[in-house]
Order: sequence, then structure tokens, then C-alpha cells
Amino acid sequence: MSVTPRRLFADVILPVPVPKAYTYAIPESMEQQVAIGVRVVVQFGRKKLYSAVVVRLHSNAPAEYETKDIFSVLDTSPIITSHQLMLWEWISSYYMAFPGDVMRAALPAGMKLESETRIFLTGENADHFDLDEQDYKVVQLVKERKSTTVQDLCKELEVKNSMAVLGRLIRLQIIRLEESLKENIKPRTESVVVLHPSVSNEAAVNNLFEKLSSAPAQQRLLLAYLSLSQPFDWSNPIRVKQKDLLEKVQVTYGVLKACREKEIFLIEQREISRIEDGEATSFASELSDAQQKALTEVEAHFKEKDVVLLHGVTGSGKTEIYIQLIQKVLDEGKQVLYLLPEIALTTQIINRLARVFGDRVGVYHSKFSDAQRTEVYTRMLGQGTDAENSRYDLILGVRSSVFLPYANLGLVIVDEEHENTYKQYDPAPRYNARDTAMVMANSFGAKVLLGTATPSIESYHNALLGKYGLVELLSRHKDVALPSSILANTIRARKMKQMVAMFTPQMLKAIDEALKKKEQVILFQNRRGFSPYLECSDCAHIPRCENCDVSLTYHKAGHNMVCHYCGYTAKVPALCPACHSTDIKTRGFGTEKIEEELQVVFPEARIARMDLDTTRSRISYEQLISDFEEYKLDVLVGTQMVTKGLDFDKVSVVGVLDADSPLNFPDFRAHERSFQLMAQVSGRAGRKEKQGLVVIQTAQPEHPVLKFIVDNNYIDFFKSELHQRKQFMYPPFYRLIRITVKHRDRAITNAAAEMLVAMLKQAFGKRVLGPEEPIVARIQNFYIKNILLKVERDRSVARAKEILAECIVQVKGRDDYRSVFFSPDVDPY
DNA sequence: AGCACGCCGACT
DNA sequence: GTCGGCGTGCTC
Repeated sequence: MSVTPRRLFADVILPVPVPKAYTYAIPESMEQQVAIGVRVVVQFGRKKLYSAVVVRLHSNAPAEYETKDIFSVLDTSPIITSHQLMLWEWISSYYMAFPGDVMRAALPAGMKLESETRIFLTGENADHFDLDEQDYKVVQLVKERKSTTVQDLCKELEVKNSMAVLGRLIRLQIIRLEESLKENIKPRTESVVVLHPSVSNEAAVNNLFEKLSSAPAQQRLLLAYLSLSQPFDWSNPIRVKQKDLLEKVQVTYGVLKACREKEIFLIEQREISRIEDGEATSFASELSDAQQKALTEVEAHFKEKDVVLLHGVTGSGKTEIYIQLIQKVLDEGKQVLYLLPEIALTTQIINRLARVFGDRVGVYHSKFSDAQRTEVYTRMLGQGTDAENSRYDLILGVRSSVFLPYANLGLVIVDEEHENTYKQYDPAPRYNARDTAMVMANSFGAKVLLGTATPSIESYHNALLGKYGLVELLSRHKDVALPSSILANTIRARKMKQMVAMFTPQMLKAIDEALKKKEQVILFQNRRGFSPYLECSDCAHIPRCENCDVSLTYHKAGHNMVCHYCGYTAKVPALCPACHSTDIKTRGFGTEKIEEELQVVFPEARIARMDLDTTRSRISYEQLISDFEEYKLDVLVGTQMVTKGLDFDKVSVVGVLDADSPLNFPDFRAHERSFQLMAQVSGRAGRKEKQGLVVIQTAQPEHPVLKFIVDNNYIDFFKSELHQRKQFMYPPFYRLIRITVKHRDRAITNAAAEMLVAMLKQAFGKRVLGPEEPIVARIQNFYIKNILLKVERDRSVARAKEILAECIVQVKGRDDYRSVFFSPDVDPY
């Protein structure tokens, strides 16, 4: 009778798009280290090693397959918390994404170690075992180069079972694996100065002063140190930055060095964050009566409700209210997450919060390097080197910061709650950070504040239903008047031949008057559908992308044509490829064209353009903004970007060049988006004592949405929109799932989409829409069809998703549809 | 995702 | 006759 040894198994999430966790055996030597939330290295497939995250431990040996052993363990303590794992699971099931996709989105690249796994000799055991020829060869190879990567080693070995050899050597602890980060994160340090321990009381200092009578520079240094390190505490002398000290005394490093040698000072290295941190210098400013009232209301709602919607018009000073709330939560010893959309996370707001909260603020921005993001992550785990001080209490971040390892979250602020950039689209998981943050908050029992000037229909509806608390702040701060808006009829102006380029007389008059008064102007052009393209004047040929069904966008810089979907670039042809005419002209108008035409009309004006092309780097973006702030520019022409969170005092006129394209966008959110867009741009007009003017150019001045915008009437807009949503079965009454069908062959795409629709209709009837051809029906040589599934709010969405998943499996089961891609997008934007 | 296996075209 | 194209299926 033999007793089989109890073997432990670990289910792990791999960073690959497979539908579930995989089970690996835990070698006895690793039993102590393997825990839920630690990363392990495992072999997956024939020769690939991955770092995976342990999500479950058990002792049920799987019957249907052989388990492989875990190769090695990477962490000594979990780097994923239980809250995070819960969140991963929720995202994976709610957004129908693979766990591996969630893992990829959740961890900064530095912790994913798809980077390079390196092999090292442990320097032990090599002589203690009888190694066969292959083992020996591996050991020799590793020895020769000190360390090597798994990939290189396998290439060189030219044996089939090299993974098995590696595994054996690891188990014998002859070699070990280590994840080397591509970008090695060295802590940044600074020099700090502190009194030498021998100078431990006032008498010692006085004594020193006398000794230094012949060294006035050193005396001054000592004096400056004492004044910089106020309030002084002998038992715990304060460390002063070397840089500050030397600057104050205006002496060179040599003087300080002399002091160190005389054992007056110690110079130490202190690890600092890569993120600029300031001391907390200013306190939150006083709230106005309206702000104070709103704050009180928010807090009152929080007593009963978990989520509060703060509807505050632009310029009403929501940020001050946030600061007060953050302060209170931090005082309770809890953490705060302040979510902002990508474009709104500017240095303006970062600096403002850093001034109030100092180095308790961590910033998580996609434009920061991976090293910086990894640092924020590890500090949140409390694994920074300076442990007690290191944990951030306030995270200021974009979408992906919902994935950080919070320990005791108390409050989440979602600023610009309505922003569609909170929804990730491109790589799965297609999650909405606002909704995900609410789930995360819920697991901590934390409160959520949604702030916006133009609430999303969903959120406002929830507020009116009483699910969220609602606080309205509808007057601007410091009694600044809301701007007045006028509609400029482009059809009539065109008929009467009053248009100058793309400008109506009203628009020109407004710009002219502003310029004369030395005030600034912002012109907004919705990018979508109006990028400049080329057209042959003789045969009307339009250059198109080879891989996608779109016309190529003309870029003046470089004189080339670019596809905005796949990046395909081509030089502008000298002759029309269709008719060999030389008369090729640009059509449509983008910001570039507007800037050009405007310069012709107002040759004196200093005009700049702000769009994707001019703001590729963070520096150029900030440069533009500061130039505009410092009044080095008169007019800023821009896309979406100019609508977000920028506060300029001298802007008196805002022009919307084309209100029609967003209004006519074929999508159920077109009206909502238009309202938000125009309300946001309008909000840029008229700060301080002056009322601003907004000029909206449109071909349909009777459009009801434009009426609501001109009247600044959100409530009635909301009511009318809600009515439509109900009638046409859209959110918030129905949940949407959009399924994108993709294949290289148009006929197969269409047939597979039709088949899926037919199957879905059996289960969902008329709640299935499509298949529809998207605006761009071919991207990178894949033909695309969309299917829309509507699910009632009170129906089980989970069940609907199950049915959908089953249907997809069945369609993919058909021989000819095997290679068709189906990607579901839950709550699409 | 990555990799192997497998079945069809242009080469020694 | 093979080398290699990428379509398909599997990975604990």
C-alpha cells in the first residue's frame, strides 16, 4: 500500500488570450513561496516561458491531462491583491474578455516580464549531482556567458527537450531564472545633508561655531542648515537637500566636503520618486457659498448612497470641492483615486494637486515611461525601499489607474464622467474605467463621486432614479456669466455668397471684434469626417488606402498622404493615377486648412493649431498651452483637445466651425456627444468679469439639439434624449453589446455575420440589429460587419452573454467560418 | 499570443 | 523530387 504524495496545484492566469486559467503542479521546493497573487514562471506550449499570476491553490490533480511543474517563483509576497483579482474576474466576465487580456491591461509592462527571462547559475550544487551530457552542456553554456536568455539557449542547444533539461536543472537548484526588466529601474537618488551625530546638542553647535571662526563659509553653511531644518529637534535632526543648502549659502561643494571631513555634517543618499513632488505648500482655497453648499450636499448624500453625481457647469469650481473631499478622506487614513480622461490630465491639474497634497500624490499617466508606472505600482504595494513613507494616498490617473493595488480605498472621483475615452476599445479588455472604478470602490466600501458639466444620459438617469445622489452646481464661480451663444446659418450665408472660405459673416465679425479688443479666440473643428484629402480636379479621383476603405488624409508637412486606420503612407503623386492630370487639389477642411485660411483673412493675428499632429509630444502640447496662456497667441485652432479642461482668462470668443457632422453622425450617441462637445467648447469662453460669445456654424439651425445648446438647457435636452432612447431601445433602458465580425474575405464575413444574426434572433428576436456595414468597412484588409444586441436592463445580462458566447462558438464550429473573428464589445461607446 | 503540424506552389 | 508559404489547432 503506497501513499501518493500530496501534490499541490496552482491555477494561473497567463498573459495570452486563452479563455481560462491553467493548472500547474507546484514542486515541493516551491510550496512555501507559491501563494495567490504571486507571479510564477511557467512553460506554456512547446517552448515558451511566461510569467503568470497564481489565482487559486488546490490539490485536485486534473484527470484529463498531465500537469507541468512551475519553473520558478518570481515574488516573495503577492503583487496582486485580492481586490485586484476580484476586479480582474469581474472585468473578464462583464466585458467578455480573456483573463490574460485583463492581466496585460492591468500590469505595467515592467511587471509583465514578457521581457526577457534570464538564466543564471546559482553557483551551487553543480558538482553534487551526476549530470548527463545535456545537463552538462547547458551548465557550460550558462557558465560561459554568466547569464543568457531562454530563447538564446534553446537556439544554441539544438536539442528537442531543452525545456525539460532546464526544468530539471532548476529543480536541482543549479540554475535559476530571473526576470530582467527591459528598462532597469534604478531608484533615483538625491544627496541630503544632516548634522553629524557627534553634534548632538546646542552646546556642541555653539562650540563648533567658535572653532569655525577662521572658516566663515563653513560657519554660514552651518547657520543655513539650522535655519533650513526648522523646526529643529535634536533627537531627530532633519535632512536638508544638499542642493538647497548650497544654493542658499552660495558656496561650492568643496566647503560642504570640508565640513563632512570635520565631522560636522553627514551626506547621505536618499531615494526619491521619479515623479516630481513638491512639498505641500498651499492649502485648499476657501470655498464660495455655492461650492460649500454643494460640498455639504455631496457629503449628505454619501451617508446613504455610494455614488454621487456632481453636475457642475464649466467654471463652477468643481476641483475645489474635490480637494476638500480628498482632504477629508486622506485624514481618515484612506486612499483616493482621482480619475481623469487622458487629455485632461495636464500639468495644470497635477501641479495644483501636488501643491496641496505634496508627495502623497502619485501620477499614473500613459505618457510617463514604464519605469515610472512600475514605480507607482510597487509603491502602492508598499514595496518601495522607504516603506513607511512610500505608499501614495492619492492617485491621479487615467483609465488604467483603476488597476493599481489599492490597500484601503476610501473615495474615487471620476472627473468628466461622460468622457468616452474612459472606454477602452482597442486591445481587449474593452472596459469602461468609470464603471470599473465603481466596482472597485464597492469592494472597498468606498464612495464614488462623478463630476461633469454635461452628465452622460446613463448617469443622470441613475441620479434621477435615486440610485445616485445628485448635486447641481449651476452657477459659475465668482459670478462669471455663462457665455451667450448664437447660431450662424451656413446655408443662407452660402446662398447669399457671404461665406469667406469656411467662415460665416457672424463668425468673422466675432473674431474681428475679439482681436481688436486684444482678446483671444478658440476655433473648434470636429476632426471626424473632415480630414483633408486629395481629389483630382479633372476626373474626381480620390487617393484611397490600399488596405482600408478610407480616403487617405493629406498631410502638408512632408507632402504625403496617410491612412488614419493602418498608418499606410504614400507620397502625393505628381500625376493623377487615373487620368494623368496634374491638377490635384486638397478637399475637405481640417485644422490645418482653417489655420491657413484664417491667416489670409486676419494677416496680423498670431494663430496656432492644436491637434494630434502638433502635439505628438507632451512638451509641444504644454508649450502650446503656455504660449496661449501667456498671450503669445491670439487664436487657437484645434480639435477635441481644445475642449478639455483648459482654463484661459482672455478667451472671449469660441467658434464651432461645423456643428453638423457630429449631429449627423450615424450612432445613437450622436446627440449626446454633440451636446457635450459644444457645451464643453462653449465653457472655454468668457472667464472673469466678461461674458463670452459662442458662434456655432450650422446648416440646420432648427435642429432641436442646437436649441438646447444655445439655451444651455441640459435638463430639457436630457428629457428629450431619454424619450428617444426609450423609444428606440437604447441605453439606459437597454444594454448594448456590439459584435464585430472580421475576416479577410468579404463574402465569408457577410455570411458568418448573417448566420450569427439568424442564431441570435432565435434567442433575442427583434433585439438584434444588423449586420451593418461600419463607416470604414475594411481595415488592414479585413472586412468588417457589426451586429448590435440589445438587452433589457432587468433581464439577466449574464445569461445574454452566455447565449451570445454559445452562438459564437457554434458559428465558429462551421468549417468555413473557423477563421472569422468575433469580438464582443459590451457597453460600446 | 506563439508555435507546430500540415497541405499546396516555385525552385535545385 | 524538396523548400517554404501561411491556414488551423492546441497549449495545463
